Amino acid sequence: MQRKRFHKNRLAAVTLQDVADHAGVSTATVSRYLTSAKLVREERRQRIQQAIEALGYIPHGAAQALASQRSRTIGAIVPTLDNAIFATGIHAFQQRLQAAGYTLFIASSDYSLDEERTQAETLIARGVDGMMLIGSEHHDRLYERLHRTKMPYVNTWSYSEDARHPCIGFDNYDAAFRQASYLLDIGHRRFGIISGITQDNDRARDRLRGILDALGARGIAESECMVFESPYDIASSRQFMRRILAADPVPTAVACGNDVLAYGALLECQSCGHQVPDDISIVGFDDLPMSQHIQPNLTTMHVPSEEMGRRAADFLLARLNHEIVTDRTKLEANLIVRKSTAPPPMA
Amino acid sequence: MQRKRFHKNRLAAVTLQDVADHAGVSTATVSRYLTSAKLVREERRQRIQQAIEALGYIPHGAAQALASQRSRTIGAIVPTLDNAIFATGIHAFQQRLQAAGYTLFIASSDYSLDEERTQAETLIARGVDGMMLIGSEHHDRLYERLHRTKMPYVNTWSYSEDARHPCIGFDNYDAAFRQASYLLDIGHRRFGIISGITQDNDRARDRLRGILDALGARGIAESECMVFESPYDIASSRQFMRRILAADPVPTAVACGNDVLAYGALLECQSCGHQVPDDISIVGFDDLPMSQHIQPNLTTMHVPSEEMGRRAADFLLARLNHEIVTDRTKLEANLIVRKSTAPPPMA
DNA sequence: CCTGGCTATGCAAGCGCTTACATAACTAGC
DNA sequence: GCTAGTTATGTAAGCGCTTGCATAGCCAGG
Repeated sequence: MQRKRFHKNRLAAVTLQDVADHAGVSTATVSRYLTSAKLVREERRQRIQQAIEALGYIPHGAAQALASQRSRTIGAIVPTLDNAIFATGIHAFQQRLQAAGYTLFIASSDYSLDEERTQAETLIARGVDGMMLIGSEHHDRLYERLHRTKMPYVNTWSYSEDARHPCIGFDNYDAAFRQASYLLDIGHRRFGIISGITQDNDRARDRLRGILDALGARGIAESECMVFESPYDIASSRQFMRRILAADPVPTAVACGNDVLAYGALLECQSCGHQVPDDISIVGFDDLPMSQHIQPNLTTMHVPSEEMGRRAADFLLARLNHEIVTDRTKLEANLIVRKSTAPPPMA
Repeated sequence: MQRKRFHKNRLAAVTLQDVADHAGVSTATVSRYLTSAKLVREERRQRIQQAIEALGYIPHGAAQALASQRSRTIGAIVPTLDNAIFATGIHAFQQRLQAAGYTLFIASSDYSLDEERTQAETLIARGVDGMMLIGSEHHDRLYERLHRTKMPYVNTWSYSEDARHPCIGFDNYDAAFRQASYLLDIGHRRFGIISGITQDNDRARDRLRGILDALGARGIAESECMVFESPYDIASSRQFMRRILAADPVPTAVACGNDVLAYGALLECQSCGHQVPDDISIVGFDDLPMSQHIQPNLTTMHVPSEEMGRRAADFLLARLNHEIVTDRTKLEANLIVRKSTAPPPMA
């Protein structure tokens, strides 16, 4: 006796069973055809392929995931989507995953570790097979869960010798140290710093620390500098730049935590009539596409975002295939000297 | 007799059964607690909640999706992630969905309708409950599949009176018409146009058409204008601007298909020594955050991207709740006159 | 104290797949 | 032509949930 239909209002989606019936084989054979066609005899492959096309069959991902215990899905959590910073890296990451038959889930954390953890749990609930994170500072309970569930994951955009977690990135501290050293090398002694907000953001923190240590190493104390932490938008950055320009004496160089902050600094200078780089030098960090075009072209640290994305994908894919991979990959950030920096004006 | 474990290497994930055992109730009760707590008696709610926390239970999304026939997941396909254009809209879209307990899947199509269709099938396979698309031109088979599966979907970033599909957006043709009309109004007669690539892109096509029709309406033929289709990046745009500047006579105004193209035009003028807006006026489209800061501030069409994202989410959520909603929502794009436009120089 | 009408639970089927195991269909080898 | 060894298929259990239905628990009214 037929049981009453459990789901009353189901959509009449095409199922494996339909394909199997249409092709006159069992569901097992169709399933095998789908996962590794070589297991099925040639003559049947064609019948199955025809049935799939005739019916417009699309596999039911949830059912596959449930039965096979993997979803062929990867999650990535970035601090923000509102900004080009991570777009390049994520794009490369996605391209690579897609080529390997994986789909990417993107979530954003708004630069909050709590939010990041919440998003991560959502991704885990959605059954991702692996996870990419930005930076190395994450909620303890997130790390704990990642380990408990044995989920492959990788931190990007940061690197350190003694990292206790898989990472693919560059040393933010070191890069920022070099960024500031360059300004010192060309003669600057009075500095303004527009850092990103360091709360919940190890990259911003490392960069700020790197700059301050570089200055300290040349005898310039933190107390001598004007240091601001600014949200990553032009309007905020301009506001802080205005305060830097109001100082007496005005700093001759401003190091910024990223390019967006540098754009703000640059534009504020221009609208206040300060010449860059004649009166004041500005250096950014990230090397966004705009930086080589903005007037004057921005001197900045180039960050290998594309390579980070690509390698992060390779890393996770290798882990998922149980291949052995190095846990830490160090990439380089390079200073690109353009037109926004020059020796300080003669006093 | 115990059957041999089917999945040999399963992770010891915490299941509903574990929670139920721990709390001394049935899985049905825990499930009900999770979906609508009010169905469960107070005293048990606490025991269940405690069990969930003690065990660190995270629901298995695939299993939920399979059993309930909905995934609480929405898909969005944007042309690109490499660009800030859609970031704002998507961000608003996501915020709204998240508040309603939905997760967003983002895919990108690289401005290709074929790729968009492929991505869409992936999203459908992943079991999304609804879908947001950009523009109104999509692969026939995509539309067909959307209808066949009765999937709620909405087109954004475009609107027309006679649209045959749900849409929330503005009229690109009309907006571009106004964009060009403004230039005409302030006296321009010689135009350059840097459009986006119109292939597979109805927005770009509508905008170009709008500009040309506005000019045509005032007696300026397409053949009198320099029209280029450029990829959406600064370097490409600069290249075309260089050709426009090499013309004789040089156009006095350049209308761009989006702000990135306008930035390229602007920067190329600057590096070639043409004054904007004194020698040449430039107008953009989109009103990216940068536009109000770049020097000179860019005159552009403001696009209600945030509102589109928000409303698209509301629309889909309403559809998923079987509420009645209007299929077409028209929003306005407004011209923001800033400093990159002025009457043409006296000849 | 019993009945009727709630509401709160439990039971167990089934969502659409994958895959271990059994079985059938072919080879070769002698 | 028969058996051993492949290889190709079928069978059916089970992945972790949700939910229709049956049942138990509870309260008010008589």
